[in-house]
Order: sequence, then C-alpha cells, then structure tokens
Amino acid sequence: MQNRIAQVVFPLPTGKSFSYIVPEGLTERVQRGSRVWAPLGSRLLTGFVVDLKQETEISNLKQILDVLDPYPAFDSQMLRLTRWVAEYYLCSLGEVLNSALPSGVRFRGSEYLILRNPEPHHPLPDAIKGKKEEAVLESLFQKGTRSLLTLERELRRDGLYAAIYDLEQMGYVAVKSREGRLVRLTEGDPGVLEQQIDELKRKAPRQAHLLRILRENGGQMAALQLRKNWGVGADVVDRLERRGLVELCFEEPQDSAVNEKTSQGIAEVNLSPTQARAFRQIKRALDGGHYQTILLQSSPGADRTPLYLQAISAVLRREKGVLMLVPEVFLTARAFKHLKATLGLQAAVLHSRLSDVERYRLWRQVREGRKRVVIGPRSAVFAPVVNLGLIVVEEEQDSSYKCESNPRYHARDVAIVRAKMADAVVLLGSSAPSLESYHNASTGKFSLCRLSREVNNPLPKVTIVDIRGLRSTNAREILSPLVCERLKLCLQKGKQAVLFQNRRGYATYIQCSQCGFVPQCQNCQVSLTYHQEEHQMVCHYCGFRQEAPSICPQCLGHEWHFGGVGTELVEKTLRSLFPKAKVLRLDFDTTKGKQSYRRLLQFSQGDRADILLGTRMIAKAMDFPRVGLVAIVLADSCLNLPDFRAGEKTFHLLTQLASQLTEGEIVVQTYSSGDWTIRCFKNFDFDKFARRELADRRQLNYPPWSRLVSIVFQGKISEDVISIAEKYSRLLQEAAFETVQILGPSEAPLGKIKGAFRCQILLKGKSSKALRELVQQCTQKLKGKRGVRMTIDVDPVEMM
DNA sequence: AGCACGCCGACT
DNA sequence: GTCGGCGTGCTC
Ligand SMILES: [Zn+2]
Ligand SMILES: [Zn+2]
Repeated sequence: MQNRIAQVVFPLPTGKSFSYIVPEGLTERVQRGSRVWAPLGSRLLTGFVVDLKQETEISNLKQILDVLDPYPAFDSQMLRLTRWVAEYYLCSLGEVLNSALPSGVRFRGSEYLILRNPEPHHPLPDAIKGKKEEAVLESLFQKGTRSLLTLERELRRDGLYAAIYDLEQMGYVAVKSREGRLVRLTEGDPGVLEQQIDELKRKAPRQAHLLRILRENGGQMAALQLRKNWGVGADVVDRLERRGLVELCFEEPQDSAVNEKTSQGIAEVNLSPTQARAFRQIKRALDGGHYQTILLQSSPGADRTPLYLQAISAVLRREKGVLMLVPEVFLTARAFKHLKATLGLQAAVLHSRLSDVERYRLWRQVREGRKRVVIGPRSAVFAPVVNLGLIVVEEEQDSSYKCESNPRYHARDVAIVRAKMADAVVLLGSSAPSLESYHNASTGKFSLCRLSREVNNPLPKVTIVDIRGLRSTNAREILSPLVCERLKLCLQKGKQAVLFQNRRGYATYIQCSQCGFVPQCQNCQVSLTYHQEEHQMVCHYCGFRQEAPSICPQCLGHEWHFGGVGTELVEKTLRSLFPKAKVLRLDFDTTKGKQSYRRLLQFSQGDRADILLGTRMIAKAMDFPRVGLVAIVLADSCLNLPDFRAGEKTFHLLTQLASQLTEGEIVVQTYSSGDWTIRCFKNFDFDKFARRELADRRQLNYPPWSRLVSIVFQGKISEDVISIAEKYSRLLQEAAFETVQILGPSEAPLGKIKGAFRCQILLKGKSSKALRELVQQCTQKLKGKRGVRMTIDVDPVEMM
C-alpha cells in the first residue's frame, strides 16, 4: 500500500498541519521534506510535507497540486532540527521551514528546459504516461527549448514541475540555467553583421554591444561569461534571440569553481607553538567523532583564525562538511579569503545579498554535497551541509546571532542542537564570551580551550579617563586632554586612530534654553536626534525626520542647548583639533540597505584614513594593521543601558575594540571609572569580571541562572494593548507555578515606537521547558483583539 | 496569515 | 433596506 496522504505545514502562524491526497503522478516525488504547492481555503500556497500516511479520518481532502523541487528540500535531520526550533522558540514549523530555505526561492524563472533528444517522437514513447508529461514534450517539440516561466504560462501549473522532474529523470529533457546558454551569432557575413549592428546602435545599444563582443570573440560565448566579463545580462541575450540575430544552444555547464579539491589535497596550516597547544584539544574532540562544544576563549588580539582553518582542514580530510558562522554578512568575505588563501578552498557563501539565482545555485550545490564548506551569517545555520562534522561560530557573543523577527532563534544555540543531532563538533570563538557560554563551560556542558597571545605580542595598554571634572568645566569639551595628546602622538607616528561613540548624529536631543522644550518624535516616545549635516531632526527608531527648528515652537525662543554627544559632533571636534588629518566616519548600526553595505566594505578596506570614527559597527568592521590608538568617547552610553546585560555588552565591546590593536593604547573615557566592568577591563581580566557578574546575576536570578521569555503586546490604541496584556497576565497567574516569576505587564522600555504602544511581560523561571509550556497554554486561551499584536521571545537578547 | 461569515449601527 | 465596520473561527 502506498502512502497516499501527505501531512503539509504552511508558513502560517498556525501550528496545524493539513492532510492532502497525493495524486497518482506525484507519489514517487512527494516525500517527507518536499516543498509542495497546495490549495488552502481560497488560496494556493507553498507548503512542506512533514509526514506521509496511508490513511486519515479527515474527509473532503484536497489534492497536492505540484512538487517544487526534484528532491526534498529538507532531509530528516533538518526536519528534526527545524521542529526543535519551532517548539523551542514557540512558532510554527511552517514558519521555521520557510525561513530555513534560501529566501525568495522563485529561482525557477531563470531556468530553461531543453529536449535531450531533439528528434520529435511520434507516437510518444511508452514510458511517457502522464498527460502533463505529454504536454511538456509537445511544447518542446515545437521549439527545442522553453523557459520554465513560459511553460508555467503555457500549461497549467498543477503537476508541471513533477512532470518536468520525471522527464528529466527519464533522460528526455534537461533543466539548464539561463546563464549556461551558449550564445552564437547567426550571421556569418561580416558586412551583413556590420549593418545589423548599425541598425541596432541607436535603438538598442546594449544589443549592438553584445553583437560586437561576439564578433570580436570568435562568434560565440557562454551567457555566464557575457555577464561576468562584459556585464551583458541575460535579458539582452533574450531580446537578440527574439530578433533572430543570435542563436542559443545548451552545453553541459562547465562550472570549474564547483569542483572542490579532493580531501587529500587539502593543505595544513602552520601553527605557532601557542596555537598548536590549543589545537591539540580541538583535535581530540574532532578525533573522537562525537558531539562536543568547545568554547575557544582567546586573549584579546590572539588570532583564532589559524585554529579554525586547521580544524576545518582536519574535518574535510575526514570527508565531512563544515559550517562557519560569522556575525555580519560583510564578514563572510574575510572568512572566504582565508579559506581560499590557506586551504585553497572555494567555500559556498550563503547570505541574503546574493541574487535569487546565485543563492539557489549555491544552496543546491551544498544540498547535493558538491560544496562541503559553507560560510554565512545566522541564517546559514540552516544550510543543508551534508555529513556535518564541524560548526564554527565566530564571535559567539555577538547579538547578531539572535534573530529579532519570527522565528526568533539564536543561531549559536541552533548550531549546538544541530551539532548534537549530527554528532558534530562546535567551536565557539570569542575573547569575551557570552556569560551563557562561559557558564556552560564552567559547568562542563562545554569544554573550555584557551588561546593566549603570542609571547612577543604584549597586551595593549588600557587607560581609563574619568571625565566627571572635565564635563563640568567645559560642556563643549568632548575629548579629554589625554585623548587629544595621544591622538596627536598617534598621528605623528603615522598610525591610525579609532574613535568609538555609540550615538549617531550631532546631538541626541536639543532643548530650548528658555522653556526647556525638547522636540520628540510624533510616533515614538523618544527625543529626536539632531543631525547637523542634513540640518534635520531624526528619529532613530522609526526614521521620522523634520527640519531642525530654529525657533522654539513653544515659547518662540531661539537658543538651543545641544545634549548628548553624537558622532557628528565628535567628527567636528576632531576636524578642528586636527585639520590636516583625514577623518572617516561610519555611523549606522544596521547593514541593511545597499548604500550602507557598500560604505562598510569601503570602510573596512580603505585604510587610508588617519582617524576612523564610528558606532558599534566599526568594532566589527575594521581589520587594519596600522591602528595605534583606540579611544572610547563615552563608555557610559553602553554601560548605562536599561539591560541586565549592559556590563557584559560593554565588556564585549571594549574587548572587540581592543582586539584591533596590534600594539598601542586603548583609552576609555567614562563618568564611572569605579565601575566593576571598567576596572576589570583595565586588566583585560574577563574571568574576574565574569565571576562577579555571574554572582550578581545569581543573586537577582537572571540568566544564565534562570531562563527568560519576553512577551510584548503592541498596538496603536494604548488602552487595548494594556487590557490584553493584563488579561494575559491574569491567565499566566492562574496557570503559573511557584518557580515562575511574572514581571509586568509594564510599559516596555521606550513605550511607544513607530506609533505603536508596547507593553511587556517578562517571565523568569528555572526551566525553559516549563516556561514555554506555560506560555503556550496561556496563548491558546487568550482571545486577542484586532490591532494588538503579541510577540513571544524565548531567551530574549535585546530587552527593548 | 488571509479570508469568509455573521452581526450590528448608520446612511442612501 | 444595504453598506461596511469589525469580531470569530477555519483553512485538509
Ligand atoms: Zn522654548
Ligand atoms: Zn519615531
């Protein structure tokens, strides 16, 4: 008896799965993990098959219409992993599966179907059984090739892809990418060709250009080459083909980059004695061949990369796959370069910035085991690496690993669970690890591997400058005399200086000197930041902006006090102090948007500036050898965040900045020089900091001693939000047990953002499982209200 | 999430 | 009378 019933989940908030009949023609191809096309209500949706059964009690079943990939997108291990993510982070399996796939997988549009045997068979071979197969073949007989998009339009979509994959499997057709096409001139006569080019020149210069390229390169070229070397896109090729001026043929793709080195040819890395000592422990874990998480805690400035490379090389020699996670997309380039230069490897770099076609191509190569090393940001933790042997999580403490939209997973934690399932080793690298990982290492859940600095490579000098006195004497003063002095020296020596200030703009707020009025955002409960360059008031939470006022709208006063130092003001100060120095400012904290990404890459490469100034991102972005001074303009802006992790985050930040120094000094300006975090950082004593911080957190029952779940309600009408939050809170109180603490509901920090009021309930408890069950139970009972959205965050990182 | 269904007030 | 707001519940 065949499995005729498929259980399908969809990317909807419902955790439910739906049963469908698998039609005759699709039984072979519809498997667990397949992506399918199916009707739900009045809609047609893409879903995922999570199970196959022989029968069901449910009546009035609908049919699955089509299967989207030639083989299941998820294997059983990935299904297990995504199910864990859904259960742990309290969201639907469908949503997790959807975000685990490369985004925007509508890749099929750029592919072509070709007839393998160009002779039309009449009658059709016996093997062709389905109507759809027949239709596809008939369509191809008319013209040797068809784009998949054309076929979708021409034939009905139901069962189309299943038919295509069947025909492909039987060897009648082949799916080729648009860029695998060979473009050939149809006109052999040079005179006629010249005439054609002339005619096209005015109306379609790009097409004329393509003809010229072909003429000068032997009359033919692969579409991929045309794009890569000449910048001529596939659309131009299509148009010329329609004119009949070029013809296309399909050759087997000669993708040389795909072929990785054989495992024997993988190089080894030269390790220093210090590194070799640390590596021995990693090697033992790799040799063991079982799950283990190693926290690689390096002293600031010690290079972890050689250890990663050596571990990767060892894993590849065992014919296993590697996943390397980095905190930001732009950091993948550096990792790729290292792998290429040292091991001679072409790793697959998977991230959201690739085109759909490219991303899907790489994803398939990884899925099919043709690429065994994947580099990427947090989403890459779901890359379908075959036979996984090692996951590297670089800068494991970085909060970018936590996803701030559904599913709100933490890539480091998912990596650990994945490694357990695959019996792989996890390497967590950091010079100031998260206290969660540090704690896990001290309880024996992880093993700790320390990497110290090379003996000839001393720790940088740390100077703490208390600026309490300074500010009171001259409010306009931003840089202490000591920092100015060090800057001068640094520049004289021809070294670069890095300045960090966590606030963008010129002033974080402006205030009327006469009546005390502070311009606020109309959508958020925050003051507007003054940007001098654009002469605008900007909200950093919703993007609202308006012309900076010259006259106070309240009292018509015209004198403003600028409060809170932003990077623009620091830049202005630097320019007046060092008019000859080249100052480069990098001030955005997201890498979203093309422009910021480009500037970021320029920044991390363009090391010609004398002074580099910026916000959080500079700590991650820079990779310069010439840095002689790092100055933190105001450590307090990080230290005083309303977050129980403020101290930890400050330590991370300072350490990351200090790691950029090969030799030199790091100067920290602060109002609270007596603070424990600052004092420990002065001696680079993370262990001392962590011990005290852990003790404090134990006292207050904060992670890692407890688990948190944050529930945020938001909506335009504050009364509705509050009433729902209170209703939920009552449900919690009814169902809760002693070990759970319910904090709130209280107005979330920054109560109103983007016009939405926010109310937060924080659950604290010993067991994450118990908390999650409680939340799940209450959420089912809660009757929501239109206009009030509820967000559940398990293990929240950002407390805002 | 969407979408239909149904219930109620208000306006041609 | 019916148009359109929104709460409710379902989708195999
Ligand atoms: Zn005023
Ligand atoms: Zn705002």
